[in-house]
Amino acid sequence: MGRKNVQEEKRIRIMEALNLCLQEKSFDQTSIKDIARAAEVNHGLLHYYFKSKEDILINYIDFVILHYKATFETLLAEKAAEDPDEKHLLEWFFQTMNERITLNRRLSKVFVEIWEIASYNPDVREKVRLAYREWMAWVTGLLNRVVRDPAVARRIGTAVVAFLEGMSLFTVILDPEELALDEVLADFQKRIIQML
Amino acid sequence: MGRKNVQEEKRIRIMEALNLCLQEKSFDQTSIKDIARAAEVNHGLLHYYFKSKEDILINYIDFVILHYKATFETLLAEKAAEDPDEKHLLEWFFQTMNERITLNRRLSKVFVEIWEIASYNPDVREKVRLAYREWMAWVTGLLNRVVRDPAVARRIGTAVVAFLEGMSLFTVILDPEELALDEVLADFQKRIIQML
Amino acid sequence: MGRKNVQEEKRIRIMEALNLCLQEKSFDQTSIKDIARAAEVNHGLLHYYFKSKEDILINYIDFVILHYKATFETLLAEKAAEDPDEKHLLEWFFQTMNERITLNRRLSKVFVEIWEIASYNPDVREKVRLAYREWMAWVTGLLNRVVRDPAVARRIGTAVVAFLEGMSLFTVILDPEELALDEVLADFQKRIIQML
Amino acid sequence: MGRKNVQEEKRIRIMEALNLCLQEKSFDQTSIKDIARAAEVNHGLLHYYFKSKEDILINYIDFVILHYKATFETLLAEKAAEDPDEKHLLEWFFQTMNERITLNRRLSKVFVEIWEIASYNPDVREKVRLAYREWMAWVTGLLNRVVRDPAVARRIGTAVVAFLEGMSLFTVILDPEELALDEVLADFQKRIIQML
DNA sequence: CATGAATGAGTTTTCATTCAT
DNA sequence: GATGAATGAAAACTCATTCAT
Repeated sequence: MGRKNVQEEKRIRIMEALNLCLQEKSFDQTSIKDIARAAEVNHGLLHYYFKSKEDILINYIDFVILHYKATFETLLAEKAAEDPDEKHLLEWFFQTMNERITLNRRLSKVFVEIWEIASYNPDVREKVRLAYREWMAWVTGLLNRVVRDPAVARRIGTAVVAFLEGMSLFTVILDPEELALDEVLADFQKRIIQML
Repeated sequence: MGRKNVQEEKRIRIMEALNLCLQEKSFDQTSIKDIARAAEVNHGLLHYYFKSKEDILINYIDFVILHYKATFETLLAEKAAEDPDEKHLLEWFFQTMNERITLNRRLSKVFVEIWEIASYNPDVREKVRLAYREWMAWVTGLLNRVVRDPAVARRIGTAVVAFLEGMSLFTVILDPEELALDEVLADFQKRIIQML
Repeated sequence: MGRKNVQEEKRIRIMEALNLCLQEKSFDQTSIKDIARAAEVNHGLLHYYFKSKEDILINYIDFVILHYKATFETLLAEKAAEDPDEKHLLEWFFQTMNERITLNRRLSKVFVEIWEIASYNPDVREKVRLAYREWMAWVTGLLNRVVRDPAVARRIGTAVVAFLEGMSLFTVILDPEELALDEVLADFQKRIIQML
Repeated sequence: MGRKNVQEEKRIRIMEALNLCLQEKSFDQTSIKDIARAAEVNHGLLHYYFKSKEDILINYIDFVILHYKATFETLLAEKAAEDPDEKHLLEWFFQTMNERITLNRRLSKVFVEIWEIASYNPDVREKVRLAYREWMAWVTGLLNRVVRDPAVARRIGTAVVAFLEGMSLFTVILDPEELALDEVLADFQKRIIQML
């Protein structure tokens, strides 16, 4: 492996360390030393690989979005190989989202943090915006196969994503057991599919 | 006016100052002096009225939840005076929520911040949990008048609130114009009412 | 009772409050509000009766020295009424010192605090110096009745007071039980009397 | 020299800076910045080497006790090389104590400060307690060579240490010249040795 | 006299960042 | 590329003191 790869590997290790830290504390409350400790790397090095704490954050946002997309695309590719029909694909989509993402507390926690950062930081907001745009475009594309009107598909797609994000939030701050969030998701999925 | 009122008035002024500050920066990035400046009071005074920055936060959370509830209850009382039928009430509910809350960027921004704080702070989380419980109970109650099965009403209620929170998030971090969030809300409202 | 007496009474109450506070914390760590709370008096009033925290301290030092002297003089007057012989008086002196002062942990604690303050504050040091001068003169006077050489009496007097202050310190910071300080005092007393 | 040594050297420099500061002000009135200034290091560094002001204090107490013991042990070792008889050793002990410790105003000032801190701080008190226990055990051991009864030796040992601490106090807060403290010490020494 | 709100200087502490080794 | 000592700005918090009521 070349130099570049060693560098890249260490950068990833730092990103993963931050990911770990964000399970415990907000980004603001996480210090450079916290991240360094989690990455088992000298804290001075973080300034060698990233020019500031802000820079770590920016790279982390990209890292998360990329990781999230990669995960999703991998799952999708596996599914596509089965050449499923529309209805099947939609069902699969919901189920996968629920299990892997919406009900994944660790992931959802990171999203809540990113939302908050995006709400104050224009650069982060722009990145997040693009990710949601892609994400919604994909969902809308899926719905377009079933729904005639593309405007309707777009609206339902947006609504579905909003609903999923809301559920993600609930996974983090409410009691998923008490609310039976899995049932709510399953029920909603059925209704949406019927509705189309 | 007695001393108690002066105290209470000043405490409210501080809460409102924090509210203002949260439009610009996160709570962590907002300093005691920032809040004091916004409230046009001496920073030492904040420690006279509140025992710590954490204490300001805790009181603020209560303040926001209370304010939000009061606003909603006032609107509801006005509506109730008209003695509307079920369908009418539901329509009114959605429309009011959308205009006053979901599409209110200032308010939504505060909510995103509170979600994030709740995701790391157990005390805040508990307060937020109770607020959502009440809120969902109310929506579920409304649906129960139209839906037979109470379990179904609870699930739809939860889903509706999740959807609205997701839309609230989008109001803050996405481009409401581009996404035509008002149309998405209107469409969703129609579909839900039809579905019932 | 006239105005002056009411004022004086309150000043004394404040002095006693400080005395109480010094059982818990050092003077530096005791706030004006702590003293006010202990005196059950509004903290603003402390600045009416005393011009600063420093001023409270200066007055307190006088108060303690005076109180200590008054206590001692009362005890002495009682004893003098019995018209005791020299040996008897010496024995009484030691015993009284031990019981009332040296082994009195509350009092000793205050003395340790005053010593420390005196070691940094010249005004307090001067007051303390005068008190010790008087105190040693009295002990020396007592010894002069038994010892021929006045220089010797002075030296022994100084040594006796030093010893008692050392024992006072031990009462506060060491374990009086473990060290059997009362036995040490009794033994020392016997030896001194024999020596003379 | 390795890093460990640099660290240790700097820690010692900070301890000595505090020692210097305590000649002027009490520990409470000495700020972290005062200590940093005296040590000619950046104030932030004090928090790199010590986790809090309290931690500096705790380490300082150990430092003083250790230093004091080391000084004493060095002197003792030198003396022991001469293989002195009991009487000679006792005389030497008193003289050395007087010159090096009891009449050393700088050292005594620090002791008065430590006594006061110990009187309010249980952790410091425990450290001081142990130091006095060792110290008294050593004096008692010395006396045991001359006195038959070990209980008597213990009592005299305690009394001697109390006396010396009292004299130490006088060195700080009274006028050593006026009181001729050196004479008092010399006289006392003679009498104790005669008494045995 | 009494009250308690208000002020502002000063303190400890944290931490991103730099840089010599 | 590492390391960790050093820096300094900024934060939360405390508190003696003042003063209008």
